[in-house]
Amino acid sequence: MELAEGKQKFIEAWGKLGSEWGINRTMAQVHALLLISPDALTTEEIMEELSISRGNANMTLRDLMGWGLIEKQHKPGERKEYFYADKDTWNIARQVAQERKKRELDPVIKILNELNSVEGNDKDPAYKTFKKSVADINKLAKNVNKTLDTMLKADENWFWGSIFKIFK
Amino acid sequence: MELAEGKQKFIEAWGKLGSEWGINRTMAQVHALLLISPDALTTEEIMEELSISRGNANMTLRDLMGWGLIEKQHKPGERKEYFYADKDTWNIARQVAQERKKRELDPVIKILNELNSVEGNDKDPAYKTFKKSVADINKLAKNVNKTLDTMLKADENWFWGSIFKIFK
DNA sequence: TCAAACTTTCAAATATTATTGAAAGTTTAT
DNA sequence: ATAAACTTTCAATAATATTTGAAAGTTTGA
Repeated sequence: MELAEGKQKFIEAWGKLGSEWGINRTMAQVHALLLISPDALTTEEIMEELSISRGNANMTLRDLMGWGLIEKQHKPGERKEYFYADKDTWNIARQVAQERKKRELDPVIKILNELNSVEGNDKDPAYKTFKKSVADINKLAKNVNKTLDTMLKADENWFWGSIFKIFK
Repeated sequence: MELAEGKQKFIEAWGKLGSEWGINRTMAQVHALLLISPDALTTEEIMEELSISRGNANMTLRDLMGWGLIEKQHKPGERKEYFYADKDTWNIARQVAQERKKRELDPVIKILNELNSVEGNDKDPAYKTFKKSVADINKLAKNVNKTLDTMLKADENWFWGSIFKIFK
């Protein structure tokens, strides 16, 4: 396979995966493009390569910076801004995990805790089932939470090494 | 807090979480409703409770069955179909993990493997960066894949027990 | 066989989300 | 101070996803 074709496929695949995970397709594609690019790229180049508008490129790049996945770079003597992606896959995974935890898991855990204050009659099946489901999900959420916290602090080799030691 | 209010909040929260994860909000809400319901419900009751149309309810219930999260139930002497959700949180997590793995991770791993056949000159930085990124992501994807496979087979207590043993 | 009870389908309508592009804003060099 | 180079904003538009509801389909019992 040619490099050009491979790039296309990679950008496409990353974009699709992103959209399945609630991440805007363009954002995932820009990230893919920067991931496989050895040098930092300008907004202009990104617009060109992916055929997207200036506004879209600008917003997307801003979002990606917000996720901590790319950074601005300035070249001496140039006014243009260049963007480059962190190429360390483990960092990327951690960054994404951290953002999603903050935006999604944490709020859910908060609500689940609030739901502990629901009062009712223990003889009432509706109440009992509600309580049980909330408690069970709470437990699962907290386990996930704890595991993510560990992952966020961990070194890649240690993390997978530990996982596979038990999972064989 | 009153049970009715708690139910509302729970359904809302589950719906929001679902939509952040690329799962249709209604689908997550129907699942939430069935999760906290002690008895199986009819399409009619679900439509009523969530104010959704018959068509929507029908499609959503079909999807949820496709994900293995709910099942049809028939009551003797009745023509109506009742639906009930598996209440075991660990099963739910596994079911979701399995479906998403199948639909999303597996295809990506397939493409990443195809991208190994990209040919190029080792002196070319574009080629080198591409190769490296693809290889790194491939490695991560395979680790995740392996961990999910273990989880899919595992018993809940064993799984978390093992995780926390190493993660303290 | 018929009709009531129930379920499924799907084209059209609605709602949501993403994208464009031109205008406004900013920075820098002279 | 000004103009060129560059970035940001955002209302309008386009694309996508979801929902509706009425019609068609199915099953059951008399």
